[in-house]
Amino acid sequence: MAKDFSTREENYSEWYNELVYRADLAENSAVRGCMVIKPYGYAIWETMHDVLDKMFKNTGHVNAYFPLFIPKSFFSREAEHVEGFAKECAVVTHYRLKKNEQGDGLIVDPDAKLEEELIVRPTSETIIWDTYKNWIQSYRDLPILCNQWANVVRWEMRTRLFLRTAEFLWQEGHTAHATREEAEAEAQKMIHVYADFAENYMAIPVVLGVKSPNERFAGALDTYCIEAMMQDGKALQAGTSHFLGQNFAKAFNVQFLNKDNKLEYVWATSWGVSTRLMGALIMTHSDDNGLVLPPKLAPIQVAIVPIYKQLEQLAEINAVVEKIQKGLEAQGITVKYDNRDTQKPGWKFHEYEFKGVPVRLAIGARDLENGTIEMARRDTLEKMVIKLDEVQTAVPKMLEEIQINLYNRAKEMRISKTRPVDSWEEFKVEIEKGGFLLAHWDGTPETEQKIKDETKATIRMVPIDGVKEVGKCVYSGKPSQQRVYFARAY
RNA sequence: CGGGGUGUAGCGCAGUUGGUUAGCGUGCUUGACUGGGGGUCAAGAGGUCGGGAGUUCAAGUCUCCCCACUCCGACCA
Repeated sequence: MAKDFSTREENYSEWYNELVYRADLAENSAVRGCMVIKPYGYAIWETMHDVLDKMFKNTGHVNAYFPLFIPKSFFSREAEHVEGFAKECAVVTHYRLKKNEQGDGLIVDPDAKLEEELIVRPTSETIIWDTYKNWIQSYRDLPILCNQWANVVRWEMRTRLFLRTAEFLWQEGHTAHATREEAEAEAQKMIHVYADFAENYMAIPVVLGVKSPNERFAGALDTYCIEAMMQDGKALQAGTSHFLGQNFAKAFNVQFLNKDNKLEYVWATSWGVSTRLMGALIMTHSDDNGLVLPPKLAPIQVAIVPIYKQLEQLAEINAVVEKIQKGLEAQGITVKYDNRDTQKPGWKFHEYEFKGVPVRLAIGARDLENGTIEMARRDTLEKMVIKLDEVQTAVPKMLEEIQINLYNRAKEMRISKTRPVDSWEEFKVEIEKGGFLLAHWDGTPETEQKIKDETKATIRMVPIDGVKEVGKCVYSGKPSQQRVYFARAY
C-alpha cells in the first residue's frame, strides 16, 4: 500500500490531484491556473501526439502553424463565436515595460499602448480563416486539410491539473471544403479517428454522438463528440469535431469559383483534442496504488529491478539483465533497468507501481540459481515466476493482455454506470448516483436547460447511429424519437 | 464576481491566555549495518514565521492595511 495516499473512495478529487503530483506528471506553476508538465507526464503526451499526428497524416492532413496572437477585431466577426469565448480571453494591450519612477520594479509603459489589442488565442478559427481567404480562389484550391499543434489560453475561473488549465496544449484541425457533404464527412471522419485513438491506444471506451444545440461549439452547425465515463460517475468530453458550415467563410469572406464559374462560400470543419486527454487517461485506469497506464502509451513499458546483497552479485545480475533488455528492446519494447544502488528494491517497486509501469521484472540471487525471474503486472498487481528463457515471449504477451484488460475493465465500468431512465422522479434519484442516464428528450433547448438547472446534468450527446425508439421526454412528456445520454460532467 | 479557509525549513504541519535559543514528520547530506514490497541507527545542513505599519519591556501569537494561494458557487475543452 502506498502511504499517505488518498483513496478514490475517501475523496476522488484529492486522489486525482495527489496522483498527478506524486506520479510526477505535472504540478502547479507560479502562474495561477497554468501547470508545468513534468518529463514523465510530457512523455505520455508526446506519445499521444506522435500517434495522433500519424493518424492525421494517414487521413490526408498536413501540419502548419498560425500565430499565438489574434487581432481583437477578428473575434467579433462571427457573432456566436465571440459570445462563446469573449469571457475567457487574455488580452495583450501594451508592448513595453519601463522602470517604476515612484517605486521598485517595472510598470507597463502607458506610451506603449497597442493601437489594436491582441487576443491570446483561445482557439484559432478566426486567424486561420482570415488566412485561408488568401489561399482560396478556385475549387482547385480545395480542400485544405491543415492541422496545428499549439498552446491556447482560456482564462478559466477554476482550474484543475490537465482537466482544466488556463493554458493547455492541443491540436486543432481546420479544413476547408467545396461542398457541404464533403465537410460533414470530414467532421465525422475525424471524430471516428478520435474514437479509434481513445479506444485502441488509451484503452478508453467512448460513446460517439452529436452535441445538443446548447452544448455545441460557438459558431458550429454541428459538434460531434466522444464522451468517456470516469470512475466517479462523471462524464468527460474526450474530443470534439465541428461542422462549421459556411459561418466562418461568410464572416471572413472566403469564397471560391466553382466549376460553373459561380462564386460560393467555403465549407469548414475544425476538430481538436487537448492535454485534457491526460486527465481522462489518469482517471479511467488508475487505482488506489497510483497510476495505471495502458502499455501503448506508457513511457516505460517494463521496469527491471535487481535484488542483490553485494556488488559482485549485482554484476552477475547485470549480465543476465543486459541480454533480457536487449531482447525486449529489439521487439520495440521500452525497458528501464533500474540498478541504481541509491534506492532499495522495495522503494523501486513502489515507485514503478505508483507511476503505472505496466510490467515489472525482479531478479535476484534466488532466481539466478533457479533460472527464473519474477514478473508483476500493474493492472491486477499479480506476480508470477517465469523461466528466464520465456521472458522474450511472456513480456510482449503480457503487455498485450494488459492493454486489452484495461479496455475491457473500463468498458465494464461504463456499462455498469449506464442505464435507461423513464420518469423524472427516477431521473432525479439516479443522477445522484452518477453515470450515464439514457433518457428521452423532447429536443428543445428549454427542456435541456431546465434539466441542467435542476440536476446539474447535461446532455452529453445524441448517439448518431442510436436506436430509434419512440418515447416521451423524461421532463416534459412530449414525444421523442430516441434516447440521449445525460450525465454530470467534468 | 459572491462566500469560506490558509500563508511558519524543499514538502506536509504543530506552536496554548503574547514570555528565554521557533518545533515535529518527511525529504536532503555523511557514515555504519542492511537489501525478495517504501529499512535501522547515529551525526548533520536547512527559517526574511507572506509583506508593511502599529500596540508592548517583549509579537509566529494582538490590531490595521496590503498581497498570494486555495476550497465552494456562477462560467467552461
